[in-house]
Amino acid sequence: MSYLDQNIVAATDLQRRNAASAKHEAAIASFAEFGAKSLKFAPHDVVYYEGDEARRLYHLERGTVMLFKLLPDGRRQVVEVLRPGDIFGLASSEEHDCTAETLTDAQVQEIDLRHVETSPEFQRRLTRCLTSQMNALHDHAVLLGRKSAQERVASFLMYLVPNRGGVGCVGPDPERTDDSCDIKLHMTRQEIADYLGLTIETVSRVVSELKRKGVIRADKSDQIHLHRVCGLCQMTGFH
Amino acid sequence: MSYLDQNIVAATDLQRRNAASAKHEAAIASFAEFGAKSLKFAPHDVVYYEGDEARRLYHLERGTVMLFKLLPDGRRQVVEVLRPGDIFGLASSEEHDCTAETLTDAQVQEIDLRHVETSPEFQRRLTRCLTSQMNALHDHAVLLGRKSAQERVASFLMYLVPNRGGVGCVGPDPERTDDSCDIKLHMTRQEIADYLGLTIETVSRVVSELKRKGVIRADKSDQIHLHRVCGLCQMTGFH
DNA sequence: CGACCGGTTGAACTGCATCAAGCTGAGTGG
DNA sequence: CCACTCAGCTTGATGCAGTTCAACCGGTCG
Repeated sequence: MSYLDQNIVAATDLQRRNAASAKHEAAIASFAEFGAKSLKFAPHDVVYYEGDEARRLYHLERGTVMLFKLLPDGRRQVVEVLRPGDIFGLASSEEHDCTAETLTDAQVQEIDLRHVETSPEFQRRLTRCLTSQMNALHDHAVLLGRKSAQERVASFLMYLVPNRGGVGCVGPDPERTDDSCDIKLHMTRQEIADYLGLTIETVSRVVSELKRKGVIRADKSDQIHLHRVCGLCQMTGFH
Repeated sequence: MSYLDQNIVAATDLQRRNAASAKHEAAIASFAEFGAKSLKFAPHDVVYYEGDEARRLYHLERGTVMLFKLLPDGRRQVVEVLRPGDIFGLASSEEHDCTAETLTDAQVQEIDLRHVETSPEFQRRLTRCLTSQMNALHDHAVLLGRKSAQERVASFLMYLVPNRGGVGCVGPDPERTDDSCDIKLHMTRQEIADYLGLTIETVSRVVSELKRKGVIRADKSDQIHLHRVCGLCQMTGFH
């Protein structure tokens, strides 16, 4: 069965499923003040499916989660890649508009929607979180709408470098003599392609091209060494 | 001076300017409880520029506003098209991440950021508003990342039909015998192109193609009659 | 050992961008 | 009232970045 065929099955199957609920474990702190319950997920577990009833909020404590949407013919777009601290699962209708799937082992707190209504402190945290997610979505719209394949891949890699990338990139840390960095992708080529609005082959070709140019070295296919972060940053389209 | 050249000037000029503040007028109700001040704008006025200090929130009462970002070489991406009821101007850093420009005459309420911190009622409205904007951004990411030019234009036109388009499109109103509709774009071909991640020529060609197929009729270039809304909806990629 | 999955690479194709020319209609001025 | 202009739009011809199709490679697992 081809990749697209698999997604078609997934797309038509969305309505019927109802995820999460299964894999919880002991409760931990952080949003405990809101009666949050902590769940653990393995890589590629689904937290909820697009179309599931939206009853709870989720706070990502550890690991990485992606949100994606499917078109009925199987085309997929990963719309967000979330990191620890992000909140997800808030829906404007009764249903989730995306599927949420883990990329790595992940720990997620489940928060009762009631707190959205009642706790001003929680509201403030939520607003801050939503705002920064909106900013990320704006940047991503620029990437998807206006950047070349090479710029997309470069931007994606920079996104994984702590405190770098983006418009306001400060340049290399003056404290350090070299400007190299090791990053772990935690995503397959397919997931990267679906995030960047490209095909798997194009992602692969651009990565190979970057290796050939000596900008990066790929130790394992999801473990990449950036020789000069600033050099890569120059390729994002932001400079 | 070419279009891109103009944008380059705009892009490099962003930091220096500081918009809004000039064109206010009498205060009106709606968010008046939060001490909001009502401003009036003409088409293509700028409410704030990307990089301006983010001090206030804005509530769109009447008209249409777009948010866009520029790359330093002049490429532009319109990231959101806002409608009455939407709130904009909330920033996760000290600066606005987009430029906000009116498409039509518009009336905008300026709200003090203090209310974000203090009023739970305001917080609730804000959360609801941000959530639905996030959903729109998710849909737009799918459009930009995965849809063909024709699907983009069809989706865009459907977006302008009240209560239609999107995944959960209910189909034609059973009360009505015909399924036609008149819409006004309020955007130039350039703005549409920058919103859909296409070029002006491609937008023009797709619109002409839709005319040739008899799906639409363009009375004036920004005034379009949809013969069968459902037929157009079939071309969005959602069905 | 073979099957399989994720990734890479090559060759050919194509949808959209680019470049260039012409059209249309609103505004301006003689 | 018509000629001129200019901005926004359309249309055609050509080019190319990225997709598609297909073969192959290397690691892992039963």
